[in-house]
Amino acid sequence: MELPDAELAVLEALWRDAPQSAEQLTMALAATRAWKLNTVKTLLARMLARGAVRHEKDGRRFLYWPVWERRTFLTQATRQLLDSFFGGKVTPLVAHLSSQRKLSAADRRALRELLDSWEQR
Amino acid sequence: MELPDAELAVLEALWRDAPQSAEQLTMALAATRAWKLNTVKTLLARMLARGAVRHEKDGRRFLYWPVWERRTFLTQATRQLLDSFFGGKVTPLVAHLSSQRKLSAADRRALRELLDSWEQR
DNA sequence: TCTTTATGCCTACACACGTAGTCTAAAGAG
DNA sequence: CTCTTTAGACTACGTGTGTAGGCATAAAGA
Repeated sequence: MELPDAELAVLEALWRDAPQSAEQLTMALAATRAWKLNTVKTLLARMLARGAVRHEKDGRRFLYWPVWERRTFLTQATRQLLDSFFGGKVTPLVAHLSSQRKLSAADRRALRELLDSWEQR
Repeated sequence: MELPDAELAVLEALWRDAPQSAEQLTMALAATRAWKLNTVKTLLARMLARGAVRHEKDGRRFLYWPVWERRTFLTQATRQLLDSFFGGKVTPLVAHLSSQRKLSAADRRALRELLDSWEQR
């Protein structure tokens, strides 16, 4: 469950909207990645080989769906961050965020609410 | 400020303990990466070229120090995770952690204390 | 039915990375 | 002073990745 950067960008576009054709994907990605249509097709072919996406024929072309799920990547990336930089513990991560002033008052309120809801369970 | 995986492993070893010689690093990394001494030397040479580490002659050999700091990587990695998966907001990240049952009672208590200390400021 | 166009498939290619061997020079041993 | 060892420098090479061009084929238009 590992994907090079370029392919991940394509998968993310599919998470945002699926299915899409190679051409639609090229346009959807144009803002961040100025890729030729052929480039996107190559990436899609590699992703098919990995099983990261699937496709179905739609007339003359293919439509692509994500297979690998966003949630899986999210979980994996979060765990990796925790393990490599925070000794696998959540509190140091949150402490770091606070020291970077990444926490707004709204964030703090939302966090309190989350904490309250867990206590109740 | 980007580093391939293998080089990052070397830098992490230097964060744990510096300075170290190429040979010491090879041994320190042996548990996780069974690299030959020459491999570690190649990695160190590339890291010197990037400016990620520096070295000083110690008799016949070199001792290596980290230049790029752990804190920088930590901040960068955290921001990247937040931006790519949680819309840049902290609360959804914490919500995800809780849904994964990654939060112990101790974590929750520590979080509450952090929140309290911020409110006071 | 013949030609044009669009779509997929295959091929290419430079550069980065992981992994290491060989060559060279300097330090220490005799 | 010569020989041996050891540490560094240079070279190498297969594979993965980013990026795309060219060829073949099927659909659409004339």
